[in-house]
Amino acid sequence: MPSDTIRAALVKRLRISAGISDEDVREIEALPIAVRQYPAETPVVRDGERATECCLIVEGFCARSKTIASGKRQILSLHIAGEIPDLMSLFLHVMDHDLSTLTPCTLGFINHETLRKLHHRRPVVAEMFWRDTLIDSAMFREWIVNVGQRPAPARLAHVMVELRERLRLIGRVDDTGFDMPLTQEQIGEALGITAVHANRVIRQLREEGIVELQRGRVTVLDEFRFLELADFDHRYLHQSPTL
Amino acid sequence: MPSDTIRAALVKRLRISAGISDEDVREIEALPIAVRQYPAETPVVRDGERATECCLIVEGFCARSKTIASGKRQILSLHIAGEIPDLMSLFLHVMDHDLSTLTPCTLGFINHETLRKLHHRRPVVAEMFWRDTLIDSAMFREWIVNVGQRPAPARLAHVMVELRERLRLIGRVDDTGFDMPLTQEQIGEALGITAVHANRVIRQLREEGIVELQRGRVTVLDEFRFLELADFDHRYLHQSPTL
DNA sequence: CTCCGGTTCCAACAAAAGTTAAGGACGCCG
DNA sequence: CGGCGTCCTTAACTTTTGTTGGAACCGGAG
Repeated sequence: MPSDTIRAALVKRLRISAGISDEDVREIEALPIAVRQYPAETPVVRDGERATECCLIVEGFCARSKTIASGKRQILSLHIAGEIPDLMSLFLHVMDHDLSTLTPCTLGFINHETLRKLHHRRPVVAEMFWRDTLIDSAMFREWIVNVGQRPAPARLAHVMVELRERLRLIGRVDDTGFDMPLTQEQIGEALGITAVHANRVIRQLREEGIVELQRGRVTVLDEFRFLELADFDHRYLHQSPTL
Repeated sequence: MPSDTIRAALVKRLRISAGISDEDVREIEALPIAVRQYPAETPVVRDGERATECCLIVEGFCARSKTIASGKRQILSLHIAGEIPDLMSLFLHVMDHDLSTLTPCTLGFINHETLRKLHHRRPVVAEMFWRDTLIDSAMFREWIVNVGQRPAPARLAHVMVELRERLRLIGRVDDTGFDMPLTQEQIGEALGITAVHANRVIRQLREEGIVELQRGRVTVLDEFRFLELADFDHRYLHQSPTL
């Protein structure tokens, strides 16, 4: 796989949301990345492991999650092409959660040492990555609000809108909709509800003519009511370097 | 107020959790900090504001929160002396949440420009602060799990244990207990439940002889069952620089 | 093509949490 | 000292969500 294909979504995203310079792009293009294929539903890094490299999603969907003593699992975030979900492992060496694939994925691995050297060579790039982890953090905050305060239908709508915004940035939304390849079990784990209730909520939104979710694809039926229900304020995604 | 008193808790915390060097400590001691007093229940920085300084808690309790369209509020984290809750505003210029006092507070304000200069002068300090924002992020992840998956009594116990661990680090826990100066309304907002239900849960834990919460002070009655209920794994606090 | 496992879907019932309403404790201030 | 406001406390009732169990659907492997 050619180098620019591997980095395409990453560079596209950084250009928009971090205001990256051409020189910085060249540094990122020069980064050695080891590409590996992963099947669906496979752990990439596990809670408790000591990571020595970061994982760039080239293609596919991943999720971060934690499992509590009772065995219940909470999905913390969804991740798409161009993102580096475990950038935090650079400084928080022991993982405090799992990173796993949802769909078959193409993943690129970048050595920690390589990144650390790049940071010392170009502090501006370090700050850009720092900013990236801060946006990550902002998304966690919104996820807390979603799970803590919104009724289940609004939770689902909110996660859908967030995913759509991020997919749009890398050109993965068309007018028929966008991919959201989660099982109802996983949707439940993301929203903090059971799979049965997730099913109820999905049905309800379909019956009310708001949004349709079928075989991992989302089709919005009534854009206005969809947005209203989601109660979405795009600011927390910080998709502009001046924000 | 003498400079070392202002920075005492910060330095104490960084020494333990970030492995800071004496030279770095001197840099931090040299940082100009503007100290101001705040009454209880007062906003420090508001959602949507553009921050130009960071806030160091010298004394007192603060909380970060977000309010959704329906008017419901979710508390995202609690903060104690020695912490800089809005360090993220250095790179995410527009606030995406509120920071406010819970009790009367002594707060120190450090200019963004000052911090940025320090970062360029001493990249190691920048990395230390980066790590600090990453620990913040790890705490948000655990908060998501708490609100998303645990039953209400376990949620309360978990928040209590987390707070106790952090207070212990700065020497604010004795054998009679520790302070947790939240109203039941605020506890509800932290746990994603109503104040009425928060009251039920507090009573239940008291009646079961697990933990007592009275006038902002926590007394553990049965340490073993308390920890078991909380399902607490201290790893996510990353309180050691090698982790 | 058929079987099989994993989803999706659904209904009935149970448990947890939200809502409303109201009395009581406590501290502050005039 | 008394009144007022905030918080705590509790009960009764409603709504949401969880649990259990089972049927229908779908796609891939043999």
